[in-house]
Amino acid sequence: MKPRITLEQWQALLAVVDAGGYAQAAEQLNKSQSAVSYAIQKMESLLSLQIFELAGRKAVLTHAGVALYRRAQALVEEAAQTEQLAQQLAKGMEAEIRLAIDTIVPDELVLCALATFAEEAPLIRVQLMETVLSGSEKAILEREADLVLAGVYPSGYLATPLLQLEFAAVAHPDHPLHQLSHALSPADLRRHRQLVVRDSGPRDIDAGWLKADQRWTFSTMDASIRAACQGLGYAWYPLLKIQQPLQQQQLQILPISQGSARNVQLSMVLPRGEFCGPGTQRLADILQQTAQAISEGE
Amino acid sequence: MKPRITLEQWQALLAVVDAGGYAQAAEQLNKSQSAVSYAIQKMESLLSLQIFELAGRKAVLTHAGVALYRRAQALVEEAAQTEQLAQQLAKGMEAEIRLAIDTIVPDELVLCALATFAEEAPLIRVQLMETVLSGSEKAILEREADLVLAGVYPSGYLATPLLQLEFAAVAHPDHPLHQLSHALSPADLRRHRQLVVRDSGPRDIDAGWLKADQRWTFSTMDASIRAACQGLGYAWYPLLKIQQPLQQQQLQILPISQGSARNVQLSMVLPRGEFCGPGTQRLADILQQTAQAISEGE
DNA sequence: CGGTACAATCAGAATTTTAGATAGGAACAA
DNA sequence: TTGTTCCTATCTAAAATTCTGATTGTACCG
Repeated sequence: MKPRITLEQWQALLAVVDAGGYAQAAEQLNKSQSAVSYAIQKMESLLSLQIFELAGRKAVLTHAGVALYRRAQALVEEAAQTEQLAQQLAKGMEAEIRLAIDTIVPDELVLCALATFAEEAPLIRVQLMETVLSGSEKAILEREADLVLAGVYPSGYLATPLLQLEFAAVAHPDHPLHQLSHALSPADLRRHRQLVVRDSGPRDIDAGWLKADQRWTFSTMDASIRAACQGLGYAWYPLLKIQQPLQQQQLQILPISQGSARNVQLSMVLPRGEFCGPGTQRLADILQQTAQAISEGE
Repeated sequence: MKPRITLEQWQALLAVVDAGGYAQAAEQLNKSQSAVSYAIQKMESLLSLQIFELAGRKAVLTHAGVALYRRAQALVEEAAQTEQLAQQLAKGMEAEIRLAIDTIVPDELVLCALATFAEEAPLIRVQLMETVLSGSEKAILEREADLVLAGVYPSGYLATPLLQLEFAAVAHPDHPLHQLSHALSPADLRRHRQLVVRDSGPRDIDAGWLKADQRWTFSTMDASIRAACQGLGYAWYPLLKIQQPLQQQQLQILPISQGSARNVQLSMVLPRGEFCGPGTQRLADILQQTAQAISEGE
């Protein structure tokens, strides 16, 4: 069915109710009183339904009118929002931002930043894709995302440093590696099962770093962490990603001989450089601020 | 902000996209091609935003146009729905149905019936209120509900029998009453704590039936059932309400000497008789059918 | 190079909406 | 009661908008 009632008519309905009468509504709408009267009457005749009735000399909503009023509110609101979106698009704002987030990135950073961004620009869709290692590079090189957060990135791109992510090797407290009394050497590690995250890029790339004899691969870091908590092996994780399991004693940091931590510089890359829209630019700013807040808060 | 784009203009946008061009859209809308062209142009100039661009001799959506198209779909859809609601209201359909449900009524009945009703009339709001004993009567007498499901009701009202609800006295299997080897007399019951549901009507009414020396009262039957499952006392419940605890051995039927079950006729009352709207009438029909299905399914 | 399908544009016509004036009814005060 | 005020309904002419039909200018197709 095609709507035959104009948005202006619905607006008139709202105005009459909110202003408390036809006359006041007319003023609010910068129309004459007869125009408002006409609009309502036309609506009523189109619907063959009485919306207002006269109680004394005031117009009050009928029972049906109340129901329609609520709907009309939502309808006009949505129309306004749509136009607002259009205004933003007209200013060059993007309709959608594609965000590629490497699995090492702490959720806290992304969620806080997106929450802030959503308040400023609720109309811009955000498309998240989780990537791993070379998957992030692919997102940059092939323009699959407008904004990429990752640890490694192809050279030649403008990258903004965000956070210094501390990595640590961890295992369940009952894991055999924790029973050894000395600091662990690479050889110790090699004798146990390592949990790694599968590269989301082309399959034959292996950015794999230590070569453990046994390794299990997971497609997401979260799955891998859950496995580690079950004691299924040891693994390297960014500390920010495993604060909860560490506190709950489900995981414990392994004492590695050459320093128990590795650092990775988490960077933000704008694959199209300065050609990105103002929305992407703004989101990038917010991400940077959020990252700073997080690193200062620790 | 007040919307300045007409619904018709949004519809034009949809039509052009869906039909695949201005000319075809014109046909679909029963307008001339120039009218469609005019509508789109006006919209574009109001928003100072290009929505279509010419690829060869075809009009295709710009990037921004795609985003607006999605919104426009939702918007027009909502407008159509609102008018549909108005149509129903015009036919005398109510905007809202108030339903008073006694706490003895099995959820199954209400939920199934409402599910069916919601499919037919998704635009009618349903307001549920849970009542107890004289609370149900009050809902009828004072027109607080359009439809009442209860076991007892004031005389003089049109009541439709729905279900025969079987009541049984139950207690946790470990309850002392289950340890007695003989059939239970009223005197046996009186020596133990009874769990009852508080009357939701005026406080001084006591439709209380057996007089147990000790009794705990609950404001909802669900709370009472949970208490009984904990072994806090015995109580009378409709069997349909406690099938789950019975199966899980949390409750067990007490062997009462004069028959272990009582029956209550669950009835449906239309407080305003035939003056109710078609929606209420329809819901009543559905409830009746659902009740029949339930009683046959057992 | 026609022929055709499509969108932009224009002028006048048709339709819709508006303002302003007026009338009638209800509230209110004296 | 009466007069006054406030409000909505209705009417007419004017204003604004939207529509049609014809025309033009392109791009595609053979």
